Amino acid sequence: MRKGDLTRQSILERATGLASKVGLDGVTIGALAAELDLSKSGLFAHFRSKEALQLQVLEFGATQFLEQVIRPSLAEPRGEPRLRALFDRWLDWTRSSPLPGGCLFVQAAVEFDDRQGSVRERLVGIQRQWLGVIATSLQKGIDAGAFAGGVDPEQFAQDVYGVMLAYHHASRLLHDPHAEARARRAFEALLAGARGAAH
Amino acid sequence: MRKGDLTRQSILERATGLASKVGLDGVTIGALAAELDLSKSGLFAHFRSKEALQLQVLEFGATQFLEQVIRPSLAEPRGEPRLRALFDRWLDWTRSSPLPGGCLFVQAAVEFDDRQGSVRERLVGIQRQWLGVIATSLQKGIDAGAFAGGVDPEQFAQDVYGVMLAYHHASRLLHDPHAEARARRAFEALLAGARGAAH
DNA sequence: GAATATAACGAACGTTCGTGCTATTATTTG
DNA sequence: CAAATAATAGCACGAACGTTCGTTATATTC
Repeated sequence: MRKGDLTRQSILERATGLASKVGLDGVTIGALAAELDLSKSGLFAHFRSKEALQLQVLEFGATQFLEQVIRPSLAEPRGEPRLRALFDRWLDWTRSSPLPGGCLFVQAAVEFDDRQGSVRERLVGIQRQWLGVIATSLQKGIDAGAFAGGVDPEQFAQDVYGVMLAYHHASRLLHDPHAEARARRAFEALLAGARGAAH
Repeated sequence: MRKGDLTRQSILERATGLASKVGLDGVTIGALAAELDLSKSGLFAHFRSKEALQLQVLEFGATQFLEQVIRPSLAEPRGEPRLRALFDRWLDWTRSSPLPGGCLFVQAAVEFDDRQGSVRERLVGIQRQWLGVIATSLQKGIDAGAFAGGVDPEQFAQDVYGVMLAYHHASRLLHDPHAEARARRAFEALLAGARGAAH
């Protein structure tokens, strides 16, 4: 591995953390260079455009998310354990030290939902995949008989993500100490609903 | 009413819509002035600082929200009708024409959750009040016997807001055509849970 | 209508933004 | 160790940022 790839990696790591706080647009090349004791132009040379930097930040974050949230959860047995793992690990993800501003994708989703371009498109792909993982995890649970047949996986995925977003809001903006406990209760209620034949 | 107050009002109206798209920081004084055929300095003179402009945008939005969402909902009878009104009107709010970028507060919440200062503080106040309205609306329903006694109003408020945020995400970022239908189902499930003695 | 207050303008300030070029170091390769 | 390549620094650019200033035009008040 070349040296350049090494520094590029550390740039992306820092940029990802910064983006979780101030957004992908808020990650300024000058500020990022200053944080890393690099010159603006030296840092810029690694990406050659800000959009490319943003895309690589998204890619870096997606890889981290895959390794920290999705992959270990998919190692859990189907049904409730796997869904619980996804939920727990997502909560941990939003509080992990490389993301001082919470979930990078929550920030980016709000920032880019009214724009066009490759960054938005990549973000949509990432978020669809994430919701897809939740949905198919439930579907596999249904197939295994752990959940009722009438449950809609896409409905469940949107519901679970809502619990996560509400936690993120209550926790990060309002600093509500009960945010996590409520999120867990809400998630348990969703699981209970999927278990029983409700709705 | 002075002429200045009139133009300031139209500035705030435009700024609020713009902020729903690009955030409170994204509302640039130059761009705002260009949209309104005003000079930068002429517009700036109305606020004397960007922070003051942001605060007034928040205030303007809060007033609109009060008039379009909260007040008419509180006119509905207690219990389910009032809660349904809050939910329906919130959905309408995020799609209303003066907010082409969706809910101003959803955008601002993510943008300012890692900052300090008066803008964040005001935003926290607004969001606490909003969750409070949901919670006390449920509480009044409990008092009237429409909902079970064991239901936690704050839990309910966070849950409902989660349904809203998930809708906002699925609808605005993913352009999911089923987002609203799922949000309505989720909301009905929450109501059903509050009716019965569940959790 | 004259006097006064308010509103809007145009130009400029210093800073920071993203992005080029060119030179100079480090690092890898032969 | 020399030659080739890659990585970083330095400097400059045009544009946009928020902000201040002095001045002109427009409303409001008497």
